[in-house]
Amino acid sequence: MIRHLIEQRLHAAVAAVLPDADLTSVLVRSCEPKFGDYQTNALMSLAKQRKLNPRQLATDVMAKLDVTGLCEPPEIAGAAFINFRLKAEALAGLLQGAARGEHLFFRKAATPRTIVIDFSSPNVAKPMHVGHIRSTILGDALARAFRLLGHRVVTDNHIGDWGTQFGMLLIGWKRELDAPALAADPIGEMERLYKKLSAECKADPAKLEAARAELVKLQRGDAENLAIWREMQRLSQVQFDTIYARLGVKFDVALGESFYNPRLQATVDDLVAKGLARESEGAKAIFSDDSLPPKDDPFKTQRDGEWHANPALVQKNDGGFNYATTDLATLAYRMETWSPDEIIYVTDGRQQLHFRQIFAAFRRWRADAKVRLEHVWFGSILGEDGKPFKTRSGDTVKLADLLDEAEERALKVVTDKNPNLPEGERREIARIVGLGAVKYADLLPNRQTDYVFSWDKLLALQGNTAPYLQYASTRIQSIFRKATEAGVSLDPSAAIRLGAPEELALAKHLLNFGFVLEMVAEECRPNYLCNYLYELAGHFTRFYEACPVLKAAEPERSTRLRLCELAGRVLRQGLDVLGIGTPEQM
RNA sequence: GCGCCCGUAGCUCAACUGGAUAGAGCUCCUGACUUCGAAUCAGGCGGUUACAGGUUCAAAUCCUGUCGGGCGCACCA
Repeated sequence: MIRHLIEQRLHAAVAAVLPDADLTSVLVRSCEPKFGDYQTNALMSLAKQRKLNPRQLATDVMAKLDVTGLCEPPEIAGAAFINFRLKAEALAGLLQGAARGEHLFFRKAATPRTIVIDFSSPNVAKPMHVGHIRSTILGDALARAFRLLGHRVVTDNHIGDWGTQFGMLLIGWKRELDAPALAADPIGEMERLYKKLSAECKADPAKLEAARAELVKLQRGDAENLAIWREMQRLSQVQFDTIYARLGVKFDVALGESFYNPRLQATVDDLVAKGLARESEGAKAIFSDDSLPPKDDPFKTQRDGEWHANPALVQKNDGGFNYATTDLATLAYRMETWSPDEIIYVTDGRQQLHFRQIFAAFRRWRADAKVRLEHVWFGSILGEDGKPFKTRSGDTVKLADLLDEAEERALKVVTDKNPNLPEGERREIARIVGLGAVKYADLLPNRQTDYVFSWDKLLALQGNTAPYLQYASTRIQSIFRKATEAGVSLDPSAAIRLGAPEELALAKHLLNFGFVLEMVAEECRPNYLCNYLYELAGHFTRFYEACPVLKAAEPERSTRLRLCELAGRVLRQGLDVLGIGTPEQM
């Protein structure tokens, strides 16, 4: 907020000196405290483009620069930095505005966008496992961030409820279903059937053919197969609902792959009619239109020094459809239904080529669509040995087990630290802390790095972790409990006078909340928010160690109570964006 | 073979349009609880940002090449 104000004043000054300058690259950023609170380095590149003396340009801009009311007189430093130091009254004024409930250091987007977010996408008849947590948690955090900033968000769970695996599952269900096992553990039994039949089909072509036949029957609407398929869906949905309820993740819609099944033939027909797709080796595929240089063309690949076609298949030679078809039909449906400004796909990085092809194909298919398509990808999940987790035949860690263990471990710590709390409360705290630890560990690293799965790391409760942030929050709550006991209350009109360096550092950090939220939304990287909140908790804790609150005399006490209250609100709001709760005590 | 991504402290990771002396956590060492919650704080150890060139006032960041690793590349999703 204040950053935007300084930026506006800077833009006015730069425009006065260089009327034709591109102001979009004239930015203000925060900087090291020894230089000030904010700085701009834009004048150096501007001077370079125009072959001006940078220091002279800075001097000229300074002459036109009016930051009265916001900052102390700015300084030129280094090659041609301009350093800004906030005026104490401006800082106090912002805190007072927040105290009156006018803002919480961020502002809503000036032009709200409609954003569809496609994430999680588990498969029917399979257990949700660690492979689903990144997409689910990342997608949910992004949805929350966009919503907080005032955008219209549609979260859509594109469930894997259609496809070749059902041929095998149907055979298994008909021939080898263990009904008591299904009743006791539906997902486990369906998984057993899938694994068994998958292995058998690999070894026996006749069985594979039988599976295909069952699939074709299903796709043609065979009543028995449809009924079984619906039962598998229903049983899976129970599992999804349970997991999402535990995670606190909600979807606006859950239109699985099967929803688009009736549209696939028309999609392919239209692609063929428009000349995007054509027959090739018995299949139908989308080829390059040669509009891009081969290097950037997702429909080309190089072999032995020559460029070859790398088409996207939309119909198999047996007439079946595949995921490119479904994704294009889905894209068309989403455009018709929500007219979004942006569609975000949260999947792992192995699908990069696929989405490049889908996006490129869609651009040609619907040339007038103004939608921004974004593949927000993340790294693979690795075992502790650094090798990828097996998804088909090897053992995977089930998400439900992971959450159970997180809560158990958290309960041990809570019981250790706070044995006097009733068990029910300890369990509720352990639920919030354990779940928060899992989510935070997942959101903290840059999403594009590979994810090394480790119980100890996921559930560590020390250092840069959710429990550290939650602990800071409970200390703040504790102050207010004590304040209430002592009959001290927060006066919204009390003056704010910041003096101690710890008070100033904390107060100034609060101002950056909005900028960080905007960065998270712009780059779809919640780890920026994790780091911001970790720093916030650090600033608060240092303030807490150095500055007594309740024992201080006025006016310090009011100022410090206010700082506690605002820090607590930003901390809780930030954690809420990450989908992480904050207990009163822990 | 081609493409995408990655290589930063012993380990796991940060580093905001290229910005000023590359920062945290874990580990190890030293201190701080009769004072608002020590799941904490203060301090210390630890770096040729894989390597070699280039671009410029300025490079972990951009360009070229080399080495090393992960992933993808026609009917699975």
